[in-house]
Formats: sequence, structure tokens, C-alpha cells
Amino acid sequence: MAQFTVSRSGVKRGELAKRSGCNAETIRYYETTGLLNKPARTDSGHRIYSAADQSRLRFVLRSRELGFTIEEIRSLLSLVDDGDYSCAEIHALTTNHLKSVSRKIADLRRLERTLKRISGECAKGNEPDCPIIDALAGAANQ
Amino acid sequence: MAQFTVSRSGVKRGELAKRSGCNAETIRYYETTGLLNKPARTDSGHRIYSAADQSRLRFVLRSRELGFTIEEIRSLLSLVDDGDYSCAEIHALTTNHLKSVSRKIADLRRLERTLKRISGECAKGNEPDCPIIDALAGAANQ
DNA sequence: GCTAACCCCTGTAGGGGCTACAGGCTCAAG
DNA sequence: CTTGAGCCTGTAGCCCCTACAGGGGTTAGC
Repeated sequence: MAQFTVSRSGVKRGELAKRSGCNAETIRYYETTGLLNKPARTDSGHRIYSAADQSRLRFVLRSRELGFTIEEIRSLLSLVDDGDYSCAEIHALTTNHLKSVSRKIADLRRLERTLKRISGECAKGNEPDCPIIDALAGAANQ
Repeated sequence: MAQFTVSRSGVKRGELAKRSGCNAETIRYYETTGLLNKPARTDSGHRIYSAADQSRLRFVLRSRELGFTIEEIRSLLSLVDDGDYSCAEIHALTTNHLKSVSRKIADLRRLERTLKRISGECAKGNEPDCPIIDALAGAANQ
């Protein structure tokens, strides 16, 4: 009976984890940091997640996939929770994040170029005189 | 006199930090993790870094700039320390690292595209019906 | 000789974003 | 009734630093 009630009105943490593809401990972590609301509990203390809880988790996971930090997600959620958020505010958060992603890409590409260059200079031979080591030992020459 | 000796044969941690552009605490951290050798000490316990210590730090910092992890740097250094390293071994470590950098770039570019797309769909208006929020709330649609 | 100002020493805690335990309770099935 | 899975809590670990507290060393000026 209790089992029936649960299966109709909510799921436990393990089941939510399985459905969302998220580690069960991570769900608890998101709860302690306040991204997820404290869910209902059974008499014995087990968490019961409603459909709303599940979509909120999906929102968080999707945002994480897009590289938003926990703090950025907190901002997004609090805008939505307040109810009177404007599209412009959300847009600002998103383009800000986009900028930092683009910066990260630029940094990595510079890095990639340098690695390719010093790796290309290497004859892969058996003698220990390695241009990669030289490059690493030398002064900044990116 | 002691000061003269120091300035001729080595520098203290703060000076090394200044010269290398590295935080002084980070130097201590690299020592505890074994990337840097334990330097000489004055009678009172202050660390004194030789020229060799300084080039080793430069090597570490340069490798970090190129995104090598501490463990990867440990491998590079131990190859060099053993003395009989081959260029091929170094090359393998480097191309491995290069692959992970390229993977990271590809991931971020996919992410960038998605962010641009959902951000572009947004009218930035004042009404709270935001396509970004919809995208985040919706199922995976990258 | 004394003080101020600075450096250096040590150990330890924090950050971000989880992940993984240990030690105990609950629950569903056989 | 027992077994095994799953849940609960709190806490420690990961990576790569960074920053602090609480002490001692060193140097310049008076």
C-alpha cells in the first residue's frame, strides 16, 4: 500500500538517480547546496521525489551539461522561482557564460597549437636529447 | 655575510616566487607533492633555492601552463631524472596530453554551439516566457 | 640595544563539484 | 524470518592550489 502510494506519487532517490542518469549521492549534494528543494519523506525518513522535483533536477543537470556553475544555476533558478523574471535577465546570464566558454576554448586552442608544435619537432628517436624537454625547460616561448 | 652568501648561491622562497611569477605557497605545495626537490636550508630553517631548483620550477610551471596535470609532470620529471629517458617516451606523454586537450576543445565547442543557439532564440524581452528556460527544462536536445 | 616591518616557518582549512565510504536503519521478496 | 538491496547520516577524499593563524628570523633605522 505504501509502496503503491510511492509509485504513483513519487520515487525514491535511487530510482530518480537511475531515471536522470545522475549519481544518487549527487542528488543529495544538490539538496544540501540548495539547488533542489527538500523533498517529502516517508515516515521512516526516505526521500520521495515528486514530478516537480524531477523536472527541477533535469533543469539542473541540463544546465551542468552546458557548463553552468552551481552558482550560475542558483541564479537561474532563483530568477525562475521568483516568478517575475524577465527573458533579458536570463539572456544576460547565458551570454556571460557563453563568453567564458569561448574564452576557455581560445585558451585551449593556443595550448593545442603549442603542444602540436613542440611535439612535431620531436624525432621520437631513442636518443635522450628531446626538443620537448628543451621546450619545457626553456623560458616561455609560446 | 650570510646575506651575501645567499644572494650568490641561492634565493629564498619569496624571491623565487617573484622571479618565477608563481605564488610562494605553490612552491611549498610542489615540494610536498614531490615535484620539486627539498631545497637546502639556512641554519634557521629558511629554504635556499639553487639555480637547478629554479630551472626545475620553471619546467614545472611551463608544463602546468601547457595543461599537464601534476601526475603527468611527475612522469615527465621522473623520465628526465632517471637520465636514460628516450625521446619516444616523452613524445608519447605529450601526444596523450594533446589528445585530451583536443577532446576538451571539441566538447566545449559543442557546448558553445548549443549555448549560441538557445541564446539566439531569445527575444530578450520583458515577458517571462523564455526559450532559454524552456531549453534548459526540456529533455536533452543538444 | 630596541623596535618596526617584513619575511619565513609550520600545519591546517577552504574552494568547486562531486564521489565514496562507514555504520546504521528499512523494506521487499523468498 | 531472513537475506539482500536500498536508504539514511556524517565525513573524508579527489585536484590544484590559496589563504590563514600563530610563531620565529632578519634587517633597517633610531
